[in-house]
Amino acid sequence: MASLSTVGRVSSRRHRALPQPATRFDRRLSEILIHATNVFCEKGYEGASMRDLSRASGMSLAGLYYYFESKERLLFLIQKHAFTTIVQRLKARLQGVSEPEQQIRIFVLNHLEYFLANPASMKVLSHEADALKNGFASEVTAIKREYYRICVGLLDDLKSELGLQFTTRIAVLSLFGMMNWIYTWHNPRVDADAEQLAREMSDIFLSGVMHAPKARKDGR
Amino acid sequence: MASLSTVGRVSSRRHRALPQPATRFDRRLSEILIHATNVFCEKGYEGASMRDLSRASGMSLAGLYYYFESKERLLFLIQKHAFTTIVQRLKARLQGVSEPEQQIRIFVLNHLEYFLANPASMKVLSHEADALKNGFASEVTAIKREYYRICVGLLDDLKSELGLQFTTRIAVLSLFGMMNWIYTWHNPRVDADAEQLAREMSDIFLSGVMHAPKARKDGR
DNA sequence: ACTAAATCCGAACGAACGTTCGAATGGGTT
DNA sequence: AACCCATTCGAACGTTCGTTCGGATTTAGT
Repeated sequence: MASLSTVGRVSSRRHRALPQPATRFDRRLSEILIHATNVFCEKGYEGASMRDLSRASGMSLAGLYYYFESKERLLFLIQKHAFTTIVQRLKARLQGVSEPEQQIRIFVLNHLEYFLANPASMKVLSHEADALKNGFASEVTAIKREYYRICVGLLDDLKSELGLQFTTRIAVLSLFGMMNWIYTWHNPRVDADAEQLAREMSDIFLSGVMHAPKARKDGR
Repeated sequence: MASLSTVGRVSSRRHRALPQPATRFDRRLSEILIHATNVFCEKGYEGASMRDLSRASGMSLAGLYYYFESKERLLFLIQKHAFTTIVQRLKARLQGVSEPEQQIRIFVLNHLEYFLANPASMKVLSHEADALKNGFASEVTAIKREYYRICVGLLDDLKSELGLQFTTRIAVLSLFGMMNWIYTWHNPRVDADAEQLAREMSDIFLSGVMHAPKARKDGR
């Protein structure tokens, strides 16, 4: 079984000098992914039926299976694409910034900008985090682990630069909690935009962490 | 239709001077609720079938319906009981404490103690927060709103006492995020207990919030 | 021991589920 | 024209879903 690439056909990828960047297949697939993200967002992964997806994307039930082999793989594609994008953008933005505090602010901003720009995606990522099984789960978990480790790295830098003392794991996971919980409450008509939200959350988190007790000289 | 009390029978509640506090019906129901909480925790509300619940509680499929009229009402009972308990304990613990900082520390500790003592319940509360519809949803929402408003009150007290300047809503919801996200990562064999976790989270949150810029005299 | 109510269950209901299959389209190249 | 291959679909598959019903069984008051 193919582990990543598209399914159901060997794919031609012919000589295209067309305006469109990707193949017709890829474009159609990502249209479906967008509709599916909205449906999963509204009804949850388990609660959404293939017939819901069919209705939302305007394609017949059977037609969908030309683009992916199972409902689970569809969720996998959504999650994988989103996390890959987030990590990729983060790495680009961290280039050339050296101060840990600024780096963490960039981390938060990057996270929140993606989330608020893609609210349906945000909910599917946060809420259906462990809906995948085995093979699908492990591949997404690997990306998430990389993302998590980047944040741990930044915080450890801050910690040693300022000689602070706190449990990195708890601090990082608290920060993720602040950010990922947003999907449960954010209302674009009432709440601030990504930039201000990122500033306020970064302020709370960084002040909190930087006023932790100083470590002693021996590192204890 | 009865909105709260038990279903399917008029209930006798006879003169009991027995060792057991509640009726047989209530005791049996809460056993079922415990098993159901575990199943919902493992498979999610939508993903769990009535047959799963039947298997877990050792009662026949049809027998379950003697105790509640639908799967949704079962989730409702679980959520209502848990939130009621949490709010009730919180109010008792806040009695006689007047300093806002201490009150917030108590809020966090109370929340985390319940969550870590009832991990399955924690996941069902956090993860199935909007699985209920209409009537069921609104009753739970009312309790949650009260709980939320208590926290807003405490934080506003702190804010005016120290003349601080920050968005209460964002601060409170960030705190809830830190606390409620725990269900996704807490491992009792690795992570700290409720008391230490509450201390670390309170430290981060309170330092963060108390180092917000001071408000000007005119309140702006 | 008798009885009535409370408790429980086997069997079935129709509906909805994810997925499959063979045939019908569609457009692009000969 | 004929062909090919990508794309789409109607119809159905077998399974599982939440819920119901009538009757069996257990419990508790007399």
